[in-house]
Amino acid sequence: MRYPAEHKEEIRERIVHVASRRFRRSGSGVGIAALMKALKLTHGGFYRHFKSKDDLFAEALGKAFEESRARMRKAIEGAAPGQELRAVIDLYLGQEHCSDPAGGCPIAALVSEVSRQPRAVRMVMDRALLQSVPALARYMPGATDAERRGNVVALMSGMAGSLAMARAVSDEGLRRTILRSARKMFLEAFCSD
Amino acid sequence: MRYPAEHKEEIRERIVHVASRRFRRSGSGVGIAALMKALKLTHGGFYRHFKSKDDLFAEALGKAFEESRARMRKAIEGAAPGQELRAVIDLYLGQEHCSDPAGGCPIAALVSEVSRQPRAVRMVMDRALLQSVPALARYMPGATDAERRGNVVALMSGMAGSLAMARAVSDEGLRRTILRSARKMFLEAFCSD
DNA sequence: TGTACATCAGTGAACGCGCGTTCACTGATGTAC
DNA sequence: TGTACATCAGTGAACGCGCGTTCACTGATGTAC
Repeated sequence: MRYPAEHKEEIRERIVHVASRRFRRSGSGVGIAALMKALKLTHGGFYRHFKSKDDLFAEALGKAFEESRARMRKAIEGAAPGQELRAVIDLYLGQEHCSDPAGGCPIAALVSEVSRQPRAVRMVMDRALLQSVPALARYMPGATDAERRGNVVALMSGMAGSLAMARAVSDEGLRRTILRSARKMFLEAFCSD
Repeated sequence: MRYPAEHKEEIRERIVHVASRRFRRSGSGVGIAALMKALKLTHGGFYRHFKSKDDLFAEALGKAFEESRARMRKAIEGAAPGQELRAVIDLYLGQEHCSDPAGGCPIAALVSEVSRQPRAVRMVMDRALLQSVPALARYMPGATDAERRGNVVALMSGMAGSLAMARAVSDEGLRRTILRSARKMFLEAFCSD
């Protein structure tokens, strides 16, 4: 059957959206069939939209980074002047983010898997990092721009590690300790003196 | 055929050793057959040693943490007095560690996968963290013991995130920037003032 | 305006493949007599 | 000392299963005449 004009693009976007959430929640092992079923479609049609699963993974990862940047931007905009970095850190290392991998930062959800993905996927990481850094750098302490950017890189990758570790651990108390400790450290490093 | 007395224990240890390296290198998707083949055995025999693959994964993860702690201990022993924490940070965020996931820290290699593993596996993370923290806490600045321990937790999970991110990225220059920035940040946070 | 045909998103069977796990079997050695 | 039997680490075929991908097909709509 034939479909309305923008139908294809809309379906494609819905696949990327669902994939971006599922990959973050369950890892890159999520199957095409399960993904398409979530949209009430069958697996065969997938290849009308994407060349391969790797292609979708790369695109879904990019989409997750976009969302992540938007969330960060919103936190910055909602923060009192001078408190922008604190707002980002609090949001990133908060309970809510910790218990929502599917809707959260793709670094925390997928870092250690991405290093085993094909180059095209890993290049999405490069691009995302280079795009996210400047947005935060202006709120970062540091004498030179290079120093500020370096600090952002360290903050982002470091927070992602702490969040991922908090999720990996089994004990709820330990999870909270990890989040609290990391939050305290990054705040002291960048938001006090 | 029957085998010498300690044969079984020796084979078991070799399986754990190889598994611990392969899981870190290639993720939890590594297959039993490939693992056994590396020891010139066939997959069927695996179940004389382990109840399931999950069992092996948990044990291999624990083994990797042991090795990791030993490496850290060695770095501390080899450091000039007062420079212990610096030695650990330099070792952890060094090129060598970055390019050797198979022989390196299991947190950096597997964090984001572990959160999707069964509870028994995740409990290994808890135990490993609780065992590793005290060893570093005595070299950590901080007024109280709780504060020092918190700092260690933040340092370990943070460094793991930076190392994993460095590995995930595709560009060699960016990889080095991540390692350098993180190293600088953690040294300033814990080893200068 | 009506008819014939082209388009193409989506279907679902089928492909080859690798996975974790089970199991009947092997056969060298240890033990019992 | 010699013989019969038990043990059990390791073998490899087989199990059911899910995976990514392909492909002949469907059928409602758009286009050409």
